[in-house]
Amino acid sequence: MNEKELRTPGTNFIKTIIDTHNRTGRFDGRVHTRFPPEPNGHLHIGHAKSICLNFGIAEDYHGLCNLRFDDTNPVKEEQEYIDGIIRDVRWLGFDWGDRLYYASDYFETMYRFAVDLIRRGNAFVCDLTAEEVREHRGTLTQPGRESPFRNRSVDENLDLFHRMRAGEFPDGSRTLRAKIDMSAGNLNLRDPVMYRITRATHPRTGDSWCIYPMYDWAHGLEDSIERITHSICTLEFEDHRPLYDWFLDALETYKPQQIEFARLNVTYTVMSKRRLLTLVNEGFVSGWDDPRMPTISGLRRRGYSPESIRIFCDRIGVAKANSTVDYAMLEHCVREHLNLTAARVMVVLDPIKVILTNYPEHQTEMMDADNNPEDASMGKRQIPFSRELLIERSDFMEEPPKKWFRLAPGMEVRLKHGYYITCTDVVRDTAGTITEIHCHYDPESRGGWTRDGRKVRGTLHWVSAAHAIRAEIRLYDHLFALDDPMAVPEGKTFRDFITPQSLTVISNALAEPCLADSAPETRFQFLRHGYFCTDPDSSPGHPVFNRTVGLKDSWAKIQRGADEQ
RNA sequence: UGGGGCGUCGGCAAGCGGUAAGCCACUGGUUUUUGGCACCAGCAUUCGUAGGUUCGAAUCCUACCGCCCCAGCCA
Repeated sequence: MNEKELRTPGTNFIKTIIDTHNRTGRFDGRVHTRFPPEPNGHLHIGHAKSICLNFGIAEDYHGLCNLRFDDTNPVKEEQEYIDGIIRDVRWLGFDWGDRLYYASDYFETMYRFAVDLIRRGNAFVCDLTAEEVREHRGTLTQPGRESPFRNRSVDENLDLFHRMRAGEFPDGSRTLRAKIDMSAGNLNLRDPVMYRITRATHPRTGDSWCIYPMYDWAHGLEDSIERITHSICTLEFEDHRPLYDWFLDALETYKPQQIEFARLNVTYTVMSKRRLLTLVNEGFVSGWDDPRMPTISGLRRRGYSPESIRIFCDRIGVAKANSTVDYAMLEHCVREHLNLTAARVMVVLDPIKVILTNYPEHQTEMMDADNNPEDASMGKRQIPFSRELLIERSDFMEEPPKKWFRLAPGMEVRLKHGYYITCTDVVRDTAGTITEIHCHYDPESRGGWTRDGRKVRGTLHWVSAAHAIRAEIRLYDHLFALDDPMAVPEGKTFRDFITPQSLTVISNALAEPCLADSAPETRFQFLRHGYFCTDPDSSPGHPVFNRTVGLKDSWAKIQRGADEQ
């Protein structure tokens, strides 16, 4: 089964709208979308939803999707973010051809459109301060008052706007505003600001501009210039659609259809760029790519595959109702993809020694092992087997509970790809702690099976003591203890609910030799543990692995049930 | 109190007047050299509430109720 079969796109209200447009010929059958990030932070799983939606729809309808930076506010935007966003979208697997655009490339065009709007009598230069503009805006229930500068002549507006651009006025001293309706119930229509004066160095245009366009003015023009057909954005812009339409209608220019959908929320995490920045700046995580972050770079470092994220975005659907997706859904999608693609390997996290008393000393056998039982094409590897082995401490119990089929005194288990072994004895230190488990192995069970077809319920993973390599393993848990970190009690902040044990480091796990020098971002299944991914912190002789997600564990479930009784 | 939206299973989400898809989670069971995977079965007589229209309503109408967004020279 490949990704195509795993993906189950389904329909949604946006496709329904597009189908209608295609039927009526609104855009001559064209479908052209865009993903328009502002480079003021790194992309997260919520953006992935939008990316998959926009690029996915373009693909479904044999259309196009542009990557466009909405870089209209230089005080918050940085080249570092531009580079990171390009890297992340590409990593997710999307291709924008040669259509990488920047709103800043349209600044001159936008300026000319603004002059046009002034000439049409639909915009004016306003000398009110920011605070005065706010006072004039009115409130949710009371209409606003018109600016005293609202009725300047076209010529005066043209002159003033030109001088705004020329840098004759100080920052914040004047704005260009659209002349719409100060009594509109929709606040966005109360003579919105189109340009502000801000002397800030822009990552791309440098200091060549001191006036910058506002979102509402700029965004529709960007879409219009690129001949976008469907401008897909999140719900909070629903109130802005009348303004989006107003500007393009007033200019009598090409107008796309804006469509709004609900942004993604996932349990146990935060999704706003502001809060993610807080986590980074206040040192709660190591950076934007900390494996606990819901950022694309964090998920990547954690071991999520691009395919798994795309599958997730298909599964959650698209609608207009605010909703929060269960983190378990994301986990399910990675497991599903990694089960098919990740090589199996054996690693013992908490080792205890096993000695096979009837196995020849100084002998080493190489055992055949499937790399992936789901995919024979991934081949086999050889694992060294010898007299002294390490198994998981938790796989042995002196007095096992019912239904236990791991190792215990007198019990026979299978060592995966190895032999059947039976526990005969244990060795303790002076404190009474078990230090060694003595076992007999059955020479007839080489490879992990016998001719007599005897049933052995338990299968354990192991490594050979003489051949194992040390590895650092990083286990992660939810960053937040609350499924909704935003729903905090009065007087608390989301900071108060950060889980202290969200990162557990195991510095002396023992792994089979093939893991010695795996490249960063290689994904594995550590048998019976979960999916892990090589971290970039790895160095020769010191491999580091991040746990992406654990395997489902029905034994843990049974134990939980027993505890409750 | 103005404007704009949204309410279908524990969580997502189809459905668009013909009698409630699917996924996650959960619960049983089969299978198994991963207590994984896979497979089978169960899981909304009911669609925010109340009326109405209709042979027939989650879908149409009316009125309520609840939740979200908007008063940046942010996007």
